[in-house]
Order: sequence, then C-alpha cells, then structure tokens
Amino acid sequence: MKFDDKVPIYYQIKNYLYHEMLTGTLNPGDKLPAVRQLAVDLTVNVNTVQRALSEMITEGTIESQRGKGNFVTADTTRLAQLKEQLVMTQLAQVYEQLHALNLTDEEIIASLKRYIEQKGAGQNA
Amino acid sequence: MKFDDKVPIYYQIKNYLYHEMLTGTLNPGDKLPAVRQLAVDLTVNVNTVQRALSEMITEGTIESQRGKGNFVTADTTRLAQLKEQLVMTQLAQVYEQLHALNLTDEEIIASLKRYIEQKGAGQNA
DNA sequence: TATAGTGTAATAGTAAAATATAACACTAGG
DNA sequence: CCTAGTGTTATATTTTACTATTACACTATA
Repeated sequence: MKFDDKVPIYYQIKNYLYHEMLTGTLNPGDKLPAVRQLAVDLTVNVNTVQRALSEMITEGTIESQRGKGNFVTADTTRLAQLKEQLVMTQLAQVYEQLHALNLTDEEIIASLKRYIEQKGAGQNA
Repeated sequence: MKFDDKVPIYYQIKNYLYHEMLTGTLNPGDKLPAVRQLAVDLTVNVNTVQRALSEMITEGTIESQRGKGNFVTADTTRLAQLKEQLVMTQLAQVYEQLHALNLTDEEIIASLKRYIEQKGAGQNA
C-alpha cells in the first residue's frame, strides 16, 4: 500500500480500516485479517498495525479477542456515528481552509460543484 | 502558534505563510518578517522556518535577498495560481475521502450545504 | 498435550523532524 | 571600517515513527 509521508502510517492504516468497515468490505461483527497478515498486505511492521488497532480498540470501533482475532464491532450505531464523524471532520476541514482563503460560503459550494463537474468531464469511462 | 502533531511543522508554516500572502496580510512584493522574528512569533526554531522558506523560494512564491530579507513575489499571476492550487487540493481531498465512503456526488454537495447551514445556525454573533 | 494460529508486548536499531547553538555571508548606515 | 540586521549553513542532540526481532499469552483442535 502507498502511504503519504506527511502523515503517520498508523494513522493512515486507521483510515484504511475505517474505509473497509464503512463500505461493506468488512461488516459489523466480521473478523479482521490477522495482524501479521495485515502487516504483510500493507507492507508494514506488525507493531505499526498494532498501534492503529490499539487506538481503534480504545475507540470501540473494533474489539479484540486474544487468541481469536480482532473483530469489527457489532454495534451498528457506533459505526454510523463513526461515519458521520469522519464526514463532518472532512467537511469542517475544507470549510475552514477555504474560508481562511477568504472564500464565501457560496463560493465554497460553487467551487465544489465546479470541481465535481470538471472531474466528470475529465473521465474516460 | 499551535501545530497539529500529525503533520510536519515546516509544512504547516508554509500553509500559514500562504494564508498571509493570499488574504492581504502580506501583499505582493511585501517584505516578510525576519526569519529570527518568525521563529520567535511561531515559537519554533530558525532552521524549521528556513526549511519552509527554502521550499517556497524553490516554488517561486517568495524571493530571498541575502542581507535584505525575504519578499512575497510581485508576480500576482503566480499568487493566483497558488491560491487556485490550494483550493483545488482541498476540494480533491474532501471529494476523494467522501467518495471513498460511498457518498454520491449529490450527497457530497448536500452534506456540505447542510454543514454550512448548521454552522451558521450555531453562531452566537 | 502438543501444535498452529492468534493477539500483545518488549527490546534494539534506523530515519526524519525539530531543537539548540554557532558560525558564515551579505547589506545598509553610521 | 565597524556594527546591526538580515539570510544561510553546519553540527550535535532529542524526539517520534517505524522497523526488525523475539518472546509471551491465549484459543482451538488434532
């Protein structure tokens, strides 16, 4: 897996797993790949995987069972909260950044629309 | 100044200076504060400031005159390009993140609108 | 009870960012 | 010429993320 060297790998692993958990690749209650397998898949050290998982366990989004494996929480409410939080975090970030560049609310929305349109125009498929 | 420990300080200094340059605090051709003064203001080491400045000099957004100071480029075209690039980078980032969470183009736009409305509703002033 | 598969943790080493400190190079003004 | 203000560079040190490696703890099963 390719990582952005501007942000810690363990942090990017969390986002990767969030993505898997929120888009159906990993469903509530599902067992995650073994930590050693994840390390291989992501070409990363076991300890780095473990660091990401530890934080997620603390957050309650995954649950650990020693000797068995790590499991996506079966608490769908918590997963819904997680998704909402991730979306809000993203929105808050763009909004603040663009607002800081003196774009008005309307300009921010307009620029996003424009971006999406242009993106679609550039598609080949 | 407060920094996010998830991303290098020199990188955040670049963004700080970009902000000053694109919102009128620092105008085209303006002299920047002395590197040692910036270091004090940002409670950061001179070398860290210098690292940020070096990259910006390479990019052509600021120009260095040894013995005199660092200056915002007088090339307003380049500054406009910089702003456009920063905006696009931000938009691309949210879009990809939210798209990765299975939000459609319409949902992305709608969620941004909703965020802005709610933000306004929460204002005290 | 042995073994394979799992999570967990500790140790030691490497690399990058940031710091503290000092020195060097150039400019302007007395 | 000297000095103060500026950018630039270098060295040594600390901190943090990451890696490599090893060991320990628990579960299931042959």
